[in-house]
Amino acid sequence: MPELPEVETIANGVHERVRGQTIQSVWTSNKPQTFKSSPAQIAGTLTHSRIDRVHRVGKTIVVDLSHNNRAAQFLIHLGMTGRLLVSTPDTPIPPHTHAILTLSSGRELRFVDARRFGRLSVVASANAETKYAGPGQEPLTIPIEDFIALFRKRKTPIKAALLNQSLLHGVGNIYADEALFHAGIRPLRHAGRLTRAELTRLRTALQKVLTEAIQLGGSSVSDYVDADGVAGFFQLHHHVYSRTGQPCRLCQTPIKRIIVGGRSTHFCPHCQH
DNA sequence: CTGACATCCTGACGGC
DNA sequence: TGCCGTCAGGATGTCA
Repeated sequence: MPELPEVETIANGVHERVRGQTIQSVWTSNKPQTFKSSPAQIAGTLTHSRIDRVHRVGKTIVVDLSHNNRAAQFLIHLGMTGRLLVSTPDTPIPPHTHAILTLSSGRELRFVDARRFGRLSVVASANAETKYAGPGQEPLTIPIEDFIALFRKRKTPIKAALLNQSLLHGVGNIYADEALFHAGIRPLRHAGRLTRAELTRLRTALQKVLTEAIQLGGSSVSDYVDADGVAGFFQLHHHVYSRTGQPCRLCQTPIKRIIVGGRSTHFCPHCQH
């Protein structure tokens, strides 16, 4: 399940492989839910455009395009199971392929998404970022005072607040749990009641887990985009996520699992307060 | 406006 | 062994 580090790694890997290439043709599946812009709109915008850059905003992969001095952007949200593959045309097309972009290099950029929570769309304007970035802030660069202000007066559990993309971009279930563990904060604590010291620890912990995950992912980009998806990211040494009942790596207390904001949530009852 | 909750979708997994 | 039910989750929409 791609969160900020995975999306960043994928965007960087795809960038290196497709930058400067021209999209020669576009095929799309006919599954409506996948396409936030119509398939015709996407094909129209992409065909004959040159790929200038692939990067990440929040959990969205942004492909900067240009064609006859006009700029546009192709937006890819991977959802849970979305994958971007750079393949040669003779590579068998995997099940659940929803888009294939034929590139001038002869290779193909394929979007594959079994569970279909992913979304594809195009935007056409220079200041498009405001349209898709949303109000949330980037967790890796947010200043401490802004971070503290985000949670002021919030009655929701801090875990739910971390997952709220209109507050912070890119934090998903895994890194929310891991960051709370490293900050020593229980996921059900009311966001608005956390102290400055706790929020300071939380920001540091969040940046630490995200940065480390990006570094781990960086070594397996090639596996991810060329072959079968998930290799690499799950080598992550989680402390709490998906470790229900297993001993805490610090104190041996069994990790507990509860539901917060409709999401499974893992924490150490001894290390987190 | 804020927060809680259902919804989408299919593969993986556990139980019988 | 094999079938069936349950669960996972990001974003969105609905409702209180």
